[in-house]
Parts: sequence; structure tokens; C-alpha cells
Amino acid sequence: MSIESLIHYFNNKIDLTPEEINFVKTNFQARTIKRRQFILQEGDICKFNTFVVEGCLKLYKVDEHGKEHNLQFALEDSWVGDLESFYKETPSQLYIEALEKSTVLQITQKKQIELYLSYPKFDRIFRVLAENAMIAYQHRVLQNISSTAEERYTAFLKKSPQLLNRISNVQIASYIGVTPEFLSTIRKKITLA
Amino acid sequence: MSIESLIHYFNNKIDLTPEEINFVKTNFQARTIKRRQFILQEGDICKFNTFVVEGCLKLYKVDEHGKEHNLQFALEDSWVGDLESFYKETPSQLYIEALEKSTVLQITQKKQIELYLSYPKFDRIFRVLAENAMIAYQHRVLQNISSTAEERYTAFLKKSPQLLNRISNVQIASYIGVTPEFLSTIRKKITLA
DNA sequence: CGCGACGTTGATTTGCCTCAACGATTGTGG
DNA sequence: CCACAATCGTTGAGGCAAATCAACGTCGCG
Repeated sequence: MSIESLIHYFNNKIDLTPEEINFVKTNFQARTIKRRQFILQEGDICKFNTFVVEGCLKLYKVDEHGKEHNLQFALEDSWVGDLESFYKETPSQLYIEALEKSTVLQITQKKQIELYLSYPKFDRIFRVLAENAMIAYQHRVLQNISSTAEERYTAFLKKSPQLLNRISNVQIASYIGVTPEFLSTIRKKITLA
Repeated sequence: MSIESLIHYFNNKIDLTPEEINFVKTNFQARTIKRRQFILQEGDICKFNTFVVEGCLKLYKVDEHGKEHNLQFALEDSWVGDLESFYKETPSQLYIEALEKSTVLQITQKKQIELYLSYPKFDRIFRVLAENAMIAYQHRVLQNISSTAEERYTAFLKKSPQLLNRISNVQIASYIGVTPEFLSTIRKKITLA
């Protein structure tokens, strides 16, 4: 059962009581997502907070010219969602789409709030998660401001070498903020050097 | 007393008990910072989480060419610190410097942890703060990837018009990720249009 | 008063984009 | 399971947004 991996994930951070385990088991819903299937589209309200058990999804925005800009790749044991839309119940500006066939566990906003109110331990767990995500985005802002595309690409490779085999260069280009064509010239330059 | 503004700030989110108020009063330390004074420098461990009562500070990085890149302006009723360095007790890569004479309230890492352990309410408060900060940085990453410098500047003006009178264009340029020279040509173009 | 930070302008350079084209992979429907 | 379509990765020519470098007047602060 995929729910076991979520229990295991939480226990790795702070041990859960039987009662908490029970709440998690009854309020997270398993779901399988096909490749190219969406679990969130622009204009929709983000109904779920999503934990990835297996597979890979991307969180991205489509700009006014129709171009996609990747904010996040969500792999095994990570969370994905548009938190702003999720908590405030406002229309999302983002998309979440599966890059591979994936299995996920989802909780509704109501139940997520109930989780916090009933078991404050989860305030702590999700506080730490949010802090770490914030720190990661800070690094990314600094990198976008201060580094060249080549530096961003090599930093990406260093930080996420596992993704190289799983994700196309088109997706990586969109994540680091360059066109696929220019990423190609970067890659050529690197292999020559 | 400046501590009252912090109590008020917390009460605006979730009402504090007398005991919690007492903990806050005894564990946050007031401090005044002169203009151009640092409360964090690269290489140091970030010893404090800082609440700004009055004034304005900037959080920034200096790159290998000696250029500054602003991550955050911290005004009244906001928090500033290098959370990564603060929690992990690792050397910081960032600077925090006062842009104006400021008064702040600071808590040490030990006491911040104690705050969470003794009063889980603060896990919730800081979870929400971290989530909101994360969302703001997501927007900034998307903007850096998908918008021109002119769009970033007008978005900045729209979101933070109060800052125009308080902060030099050099600082704003560093925040939106352009050179002061180019910001100047952007501003000229806008006033003409 | 004088010095350093600021804001601006202009000339030149460069990093990256756009558009177009092509072979190689991948995926999929019949 | 094959054939065709779609996506991917690459290359090249040309163009634009923004950086760099240099210079200069202004202002606020010490």
C-alpha cells in the first residue's frame, strides 16, 4: 500500500502516534496519474495537497506568449501543489502535470487544516518543509539574478544528477530559464571543454 | 517599549496566553542598528532571528565579482535572517545591513527552538509565515524567468509603492536584477510614455 | 566645504532569443 | 508490431535586451 510510504516519510521526521497514523490513513487518498495527465490547470482552485509516492510531476506556469516555465519537479517523497490557491481557495495560475506515470496521495484543504488543528505536530513538520522550500527558492532567485545560464545548468546537474536520465532537456531548459536551443549550445560547449 | 509591537503582531495572528507573552518578553532582545551597520556578514553564523520594529534592512549576497544582489527588504513588522545558517549553524553566504537607523527584536536559535517546543502555537505562526515567504519567492522566480526588466520594475512599483520614497534606485535595481544604468533607461522610457 | 554615493547619458559589447531547418528518437494508433 | 506522427536535440543566421565601461553633474552627509 502506497500510504505506508507516507507514514514512513512522516515517521522519519517525527514519530507519529497510532491516532495520527489513523488520521493520515483515512484522509489521504491514493491516485494514479498517467503521463501527460494534469492534476491542476490554470483557473482551477487547487483542491489537494499532493505527496508523490512514485513517478514525477512538474509544476509550471504558462506565460502570455504560451511559453511554459517550470517551477518545480516533484519526485518520490516530495510535495507538490499551488499553496496559495490551496489555502486561499483562489484560482490558480499554475499547472501540475505528470511527466511519468505516477502514484500520489492527496489530502483536501479542509482535511489539511483539520490535521493541523487536531495534531499540532504537523504544524511543525510542514513548517520545516516550508522553511526548506523557501530557502531553496531563495537560492534560485539569487542564481537567476547573479549567474549565467551555463552556471545555472552546471549547478542544476550538480544538485540533481538523478534527473538527467529521467527528464528531457526541454524540461530542464524551462526550469533554469533558457530556450532549448541555447541549452543545446551550452551542452555542446561543456562537452568540448 | 518596542516589544509591545511584537506582542501585538503575534496577537493579530493568534492570541497569545500570558505565559506565551512572558516568554516572548524575556527572550527577545531589543537592539538599535545604525544606518550601514551589519547584523550578519558572510562567513558568520546567523545567531539571531530578527523582527523589525522600525526602520529598514536589506538581505543580500555578494557574488564573485563583488556585486551585491538583494534578496529582501525588511521593513516594519517583518522578519529577516538567513534561516539556513540560523537553524543549521553553518556559515552564512549572506549579509544583512541596515538601510536606515532601525530598531529590531532578536531571538537566538536555542530560544527559538525552545519557543517551538514549549508553545506549539508558534509552529503554526511560523509555518504560515514560511509558506507565504515561499509563495512570494515562487512568484519572483517566475518573474525573473519570464518577464523583462521593465515588467519586473513596474510590478515592483505596483507591489511596493511605499518603498519608492525610502529606497534608492541602486537598491531597487539590485533587487529586480538589473544594473543601475539600465534601470535608469527603463525609468526614462516609462516617464516618457 | 569636500568627498562619496547617486542618477543619468552614450558607445560598445555580449548573452541569449527568435526563427528556420533537419535528422534522430520516441510514442502511439491502426 | 509496424508506420507514421510528434517530440526532441541540434545547428546556424540574425536580432534584441541588457551588461559593461566611461564620463559627468548633483546632492547629502560628515
